[in-house]
Amino acid sequence: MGLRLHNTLSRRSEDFHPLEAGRVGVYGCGPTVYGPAHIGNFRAFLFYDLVHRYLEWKGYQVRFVMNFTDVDDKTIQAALDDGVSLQAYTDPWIDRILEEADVLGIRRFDLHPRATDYVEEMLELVQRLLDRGLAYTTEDGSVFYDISAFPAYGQLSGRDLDQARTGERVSADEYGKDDVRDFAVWKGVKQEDEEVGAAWDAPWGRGRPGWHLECSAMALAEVGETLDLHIGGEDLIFPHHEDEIAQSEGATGQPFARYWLHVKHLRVEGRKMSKSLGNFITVGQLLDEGVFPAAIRHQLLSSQYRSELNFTRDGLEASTRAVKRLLAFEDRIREHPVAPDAPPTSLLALSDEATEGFTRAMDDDLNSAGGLAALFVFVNRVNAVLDEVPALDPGERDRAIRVLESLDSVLGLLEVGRRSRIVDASLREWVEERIRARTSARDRKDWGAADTIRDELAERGIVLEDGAGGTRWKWEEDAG
RNA sequence: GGCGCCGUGGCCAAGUGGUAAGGCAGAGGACUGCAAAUCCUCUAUCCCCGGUUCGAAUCCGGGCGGCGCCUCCA
Repeated sequence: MGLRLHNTLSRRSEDFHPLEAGRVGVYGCGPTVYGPAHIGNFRAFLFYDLVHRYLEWKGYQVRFVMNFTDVDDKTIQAALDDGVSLQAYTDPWIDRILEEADVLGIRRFDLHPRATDYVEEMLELVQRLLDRGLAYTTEDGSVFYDISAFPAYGQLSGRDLDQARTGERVSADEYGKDDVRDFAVWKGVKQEDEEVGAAWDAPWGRGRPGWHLECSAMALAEVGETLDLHIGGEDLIFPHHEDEIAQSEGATGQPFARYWLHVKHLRVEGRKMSKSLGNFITVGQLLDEGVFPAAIRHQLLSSQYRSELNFTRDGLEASTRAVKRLLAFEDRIREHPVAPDAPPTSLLALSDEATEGFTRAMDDDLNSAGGLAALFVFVNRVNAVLDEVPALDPGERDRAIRVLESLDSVLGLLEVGRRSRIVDASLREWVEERIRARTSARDRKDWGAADTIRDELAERGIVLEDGAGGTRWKWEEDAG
């Protein structure tokens, strides 16, 4: 059984088959870079990362693009407030978001285009819409998409156009639209736009691109006329994605995206979070507080992407413990003795079961919670085996390690968790010398001396664990 | 008002017709000089009511409760 995805277009789970066998083109809507990205943004990015990793794990050749929206009302306003150019304002935010993504183990996608680098493509797109009679210009140099000319409008969000409320809270006449539901593909220039360098010449008048147009242009240019997958937050279904469809299909005559995936919003400590409410927490804040990056990753993956996720401090602690357990397990199996004549165990069967269970869960609309469960079942079972046998067959052990690595190449928990354990060589030598001294004290049953050394190490945040194979040490914050 | 989602043990979270995965926390036990780590065992009938069915957490109806989108937003 293969991958099935819940397609927003049909509101059902469908078998996933890319247009071209073996190759997948994906476009994920990135953030508007007018400030730090919050944890909610990262739920989405981390989901993109999961899609990216899982598709590759399944053997697809993936082309994955996630944009940055660096020109819109908010970025312009923010640049204006700071008295700098648009680019000078947005650059640092883009860098910061990428850095935080790195910390969480979100692998870079194939391309991270920024809207302002695609103005040429946008101009072409607008021209095509005008040529096809799908858009009209207004006196101030704006261009609007004529929704009445695109009958399929509303198919993604499932809304009845005639029912749409008109007028209220929308500055309908701001740019001189024919119909309030029409949306801007190009906005006539304003003084503020010029001040921050957010204005470009166009045949129909100087101005700047509309938000929805940006994504259409980047997706068409960098992924192709028909995307296999288009991903975004649930809030983007309407109007953003609806408008992208209208523009893209209006211009190309081809289906824009075959499968649409939408990530549910998360909550923080039980409350809704949004930029406009100002109660967002950022990854930077969490890291400053000493939160284990892998724990953030774990919590964000601990529920399926279409279900609500409540991001909490308690949850973070639970996730920290869970990840540490995984790290301890990895150490344990890697260090477990092997012997050529070791009797066979159930490791091979357990390895197969883990891979099957993981695949079953992930194939079912990317159920990362189920995937995680499959991994932990594996941990429990293998631990039990390691308790039983003093030595493993080398082939069996390697197989189990490979499965662990394989599942983690998608989940990324060990990958991120391991990073916080890097130590320099001289420190390692000193610690190991102290451990040897303690071991000889213990051999003499000089418990006083042994405990003194343990305390000495503890003062430096190092925790010792005595096991059958000798004494191991860890950083206190990494210990269980 | 329109469209939609959810309600599983103390907390988090899978499971969509065949008798409840997993994580965290808790209890008891094994191991240990002490400890840590690890392992073993234990703790749920799935918001309520009614219906369909041999059989439902899973389907249908009603109720109660939480939430999202409809406007910039992942």
